[in-house]
Parts: sequence; structure tokens; C-alpha cells
Amino acid sequence: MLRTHTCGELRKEHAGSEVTLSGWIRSIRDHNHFAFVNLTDRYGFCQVYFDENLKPQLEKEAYVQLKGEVKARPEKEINPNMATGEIEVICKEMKILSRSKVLPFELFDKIDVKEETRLKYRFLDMRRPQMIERLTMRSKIASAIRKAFEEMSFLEVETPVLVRSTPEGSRDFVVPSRVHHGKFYALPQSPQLYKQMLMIGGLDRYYQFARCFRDEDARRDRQLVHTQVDVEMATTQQEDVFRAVEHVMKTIFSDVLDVELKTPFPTYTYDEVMARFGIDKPDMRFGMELIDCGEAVSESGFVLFENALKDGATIKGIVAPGCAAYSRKQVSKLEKYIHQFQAKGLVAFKVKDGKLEGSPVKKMSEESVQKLYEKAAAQDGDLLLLCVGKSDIVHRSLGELRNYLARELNLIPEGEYNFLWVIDFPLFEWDEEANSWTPMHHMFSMPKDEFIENFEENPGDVKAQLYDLVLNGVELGSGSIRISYPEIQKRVMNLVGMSEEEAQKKFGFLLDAYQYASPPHGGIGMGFDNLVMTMLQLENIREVIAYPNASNGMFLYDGSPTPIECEQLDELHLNVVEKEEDEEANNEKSSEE
RNA sequence: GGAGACGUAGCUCAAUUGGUUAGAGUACCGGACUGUCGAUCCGGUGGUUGCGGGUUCGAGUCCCGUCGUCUUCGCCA
Repeated sequence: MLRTHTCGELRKEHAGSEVTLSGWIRSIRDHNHFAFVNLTDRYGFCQVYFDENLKPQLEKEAYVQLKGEVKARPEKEINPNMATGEIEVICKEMKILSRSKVLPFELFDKIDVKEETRLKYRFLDMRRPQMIERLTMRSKIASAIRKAFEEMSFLEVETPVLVRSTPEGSRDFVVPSRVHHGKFYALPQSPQLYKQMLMIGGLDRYYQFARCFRDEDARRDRQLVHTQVDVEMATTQQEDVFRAVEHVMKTIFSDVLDVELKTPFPTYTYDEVMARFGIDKPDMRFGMELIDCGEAVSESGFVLFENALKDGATIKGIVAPGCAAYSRKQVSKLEKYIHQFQAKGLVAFKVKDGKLEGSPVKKMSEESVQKLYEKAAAQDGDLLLLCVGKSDIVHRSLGELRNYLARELNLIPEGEYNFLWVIDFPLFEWDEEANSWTPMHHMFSMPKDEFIENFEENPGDVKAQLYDLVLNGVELGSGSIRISYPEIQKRVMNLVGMSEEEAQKKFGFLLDAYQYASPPHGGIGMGFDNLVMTMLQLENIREVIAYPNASNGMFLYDGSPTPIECEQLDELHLNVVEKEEDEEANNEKSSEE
């Protein structure tokens, strides 16, 4: 070995011993006749003393190997902020193994560098203790997850990475076949179909860290490539999946964060969370629930409200605590925020001296103002904000506004981990564009028992054995009990407008498998990157991924994607069509054939 | 595909709102210092203001286009 110890492990009890260390030279503190250096590696950093003779060799951020003697520091020179602060190493001999160019940015934790630069030089960014810590936590969480699943007799099974392309769901990344002219593999959007077949295959309990590929625009919490903790269990009901996942969460929070979670996690129905929080992944660490004000203002005399109600609109509100002093400008900033969710605007009331104030009050009957005040149950100094419109828009807007205000007003308690299950999701939603019903999740989710007999009658009302795991307002995972009965599967496909031929063509391999007696089964897929991000209380998924992509799908550390050689294209039977100036002539976006 | 923000020294930012030679911190280079803790002190180098047009006596600043990063809507079964 090129070292006897790592840079982070030397302590007082090593004093007097001869050691060999390897690491990067960071922070040279030159005192003319001698110098101090922090020698660093993944494990920490260690102060090394260089005398006048050895000092000239020092080069910042060079990777060196050195021999020296560990010396206990005198009392007054101990650095309590440093794990190795009670000792230093007196360098006797140093060899530079590798030199460094001047760094594009410094490698401290509190750097303020454009992310673009950090991603381009990810290998340097990763040397920062903060990034080391994040990737270390990620690894620890992963191994705790494995431990927990193994305790419950789950098998880790790998599913294929080159799979059949399915047009359902998100856009596939596609891989051309060299051997099969004009044919393509796809990278899996998730192992969904393959894990279902594992259940038919009798594996009974499966989990996997699965890479999932989705050719969609990236977001703060979404990457082209992400890692999913994928789970499936046979002979199971919804609650069995919950208990298994809770065991895993309990284990990782206890092992990695030393946080003891209370289980079971509470469950809420989809309808309830939508009504109370406007959003299917509510953050329940704070209050500010939505208030249904339609009834209170139904006879207010205010044209805006009355006309809206006549058109079947929803009128809901939230109370922003202590915001009565908000200026018109501040309210309009909030309105601007909800414009992006198609909301028209906000009607604002200030709460003062036990009643509502503000310009809308003048347009309303005294009685309805009082009714609204009572309904809102707000305190003096609060601001009541009403949103009027189509129910899905009002819910989404207020739901997002609630989160926005909570962040703005610092209402979110730190260090709290609020888990919950959202159950009873609708099985179908109406797709305006396609003018048909589509599955809310995917078409293999089982309706709840009471809907099985005639779910065709009112598809929009059908609830499914479909659930999400939510942590602090982040959707961590989504799953369902699957349809293991070919008859029911056929009816669901029928309802979403998929003919038998089409179904055979796209999913025949799966539907055939179900002809051979499947145990009832279900499972869940959990976003591992999101889990790590939320556990570390970070806002951006890229902070917990070693090699993330930028928002336009570029990988800044290697510059991909790139064009490929003509020879490669020929071998794959591909032709790249130049993008034409005339967009109309080229509205088929695909440039590959 | 749409919207917004940003782009000035290697890095992070400033430039009195269109005014003359574009500044600061840090990094880098040189010097001083016998106990520092991302040392300190003194001095110095460093700029095609992302790129291309335009308006103007004059543009980092205004306009148009373009490229890049971030956020977001759409999209993400």
C-alpha cells in the first residue's frame, strides 16, 4: 500500500508512530521557515508539518505520498473542530505522485460556484467534503435498504436493460439493433412488466436497484436516468406492501440518520388529501389547509362569486398567517405564481379586529362576510386568500401556493420526517386530447373490490388499489396491486380503448404469461435519488447523483450526446436527416429513422 | 414547444441606470513572517463584458437575434 493510514484516522494514541500517508495537498499555510498543510482524502484531513528543507516541494492540490512521525499537539494548539485535531504529522520525506493544474474553483464546502462549472469538473467537485458526505450517505442508505429487504426474504433480481419498446407512458430511449435491420431495443422506463413476470415465475418477493430511463425534460427532482428501488410481492395485499416498505424506511432512518420512525405510517385517501391540501403529495409538516368557501359566499351578492358558482366553479381559500400587512404588490406576486397553474387570480381579505377587511368586502353582504370569516377561522393579522375556478385548477394552484407560502414564511419545521400513504387513487382519468379514458398509473393496476363488477359504468369514479408513499411533500414511490386475472385485464384494456390485437401486439408476452396461473401480487417503485435527497434535506436531485445530466439532457462532464461516425450509422442502418429550416416540413420530431 | 431569471478577471460578484482608463474579494505570481487551522501582512499579473448584429457622438448598460446554465408550464403510464 502507498499508505499505512488514511488522512482522517490518526488520533492521539498514534503519537510516536511512523506513518505513511497519501493524499492531496490543500491549504498550505506558509510561515517562511516552516509550513502547515492539510493533507486530505475521502476520509478526512490531517495537518502535516514541513520544515524549511521540505517546504519548497509543496504544490497546492498535488497528490503526494509522505512519511512522517505522528506528534501529539501541545494543549493550546489542539484544533477541536478537526477530527484529527489532537495530532499532526511531522513530515520526514515527501514524494509528489501527481501534479495539478491550477483549479477552476476552490474545494471548500461553502463554495458558491455556478453549477455548470461544478458539473463540468465533477471530478473536482467530488473531492469536496460535502459531496463525499452525500455520496457516502447514498451508499449507506443503499446498503441499509438491502439489509432490510434481505431480512424479509426478498431476492435481489436484475431485470433486462435492453427491452421491448412500449409507446405507453413516457418517451423511450431507443437503441438500434445492428443485427436486425430497422429494429430497435428500448431502455426500460421501469422494470414494471419484468417484475410482474418474476411473480408469475414464483420468485415471491423481489427487489432491485433499477436504473430507469425516460426521455423527458429534466427537472429539479427528475433526471433522464434515475434509480428506482423496485419492489414486488406475491400473495399480497396493499397492507403487506406498506408493512414491508415501512420496515425498510424504519431501518434506513435508524441505521443512517439515527432517527426512529413511528410505524405504521398514516394513510389518507386521495379524495381527502385533494380536498384538504389540493395536491396528491401533501406536505403535512405544517397546517394551512384549504378551506371550502363556496357555501359561505353563495349568497354574497358579489358577482364574481355568484357567477362562478352558477357555472359549477370551486371557491376555496387558504389562510396565510400574519400576512395581513401584505401590499398589493406582494399579493400580485402570489397571483403571478399561481398563474402558471392556470389560476386567474386571488381574492384577498385581511383579518383585523375580529372581522374581514379589504376591497372585496364592500361588494359582499355583511352576512356572507361574517359567514366567510367564521369559515376561515383565521386570527387577527392573517390574510385570507380565495381562489375561484375549475376545481382541478383551484386545487392545484392553492396546493402549490400553500407550499410556496410555507417556504416563504418559514413554517416548515426542520429535521422532521413526515411519512404518509395516499390510497384509493382513481383508476382512470379522462384524457381531453385523446378523448378517452386513460389509466392514472398504468393499466395493470387492480380496481378496488367494490368496483370490479361494473367499473365500466362510471370509469371516473372507480378507485384502484393504487397508492403513493409521500415524505415531506415529496412523492417517494408509487405502486399498486396488479391485475392477475386475464378477464379483468381484458376489460381494463377495452375501456382505455386498446383493442385485443393491439394489446396482443404490445403486451402479448405479458398477457400470455398470465395464462399460466399468477399469484395475486403487487408492489411499489421508489425513487432512490429522491429518497436520498429528502433524507439529506436537499432541494436538488443532482446533489446526490455522482454524474447527473443538465436540464437539457446534456452530460456536461463528457459532453454527450454527440454525433457518431458515418461508419457507425451505416452499421446500424441509420440515416440522420438534417433539420430543415422549414419547421412545417419536419414536424415529425424524430431525426432518426 | 412555451415562460422567467442569469451570463462582466480562473471563481463569486460590483460598476451611481447610456458617459470617458470596467472595480472588489478570492485564486494565481512575487515578497515578509518560528505555531497556523480555508493563516496573516505587503506588492503584482490577470478582461474581445457569452457570441453576432443594430440604435447612439458614446453601449457592460438600450433593441433584435443566437448560444449556454438554472427555475418552471407542457411532458414525465
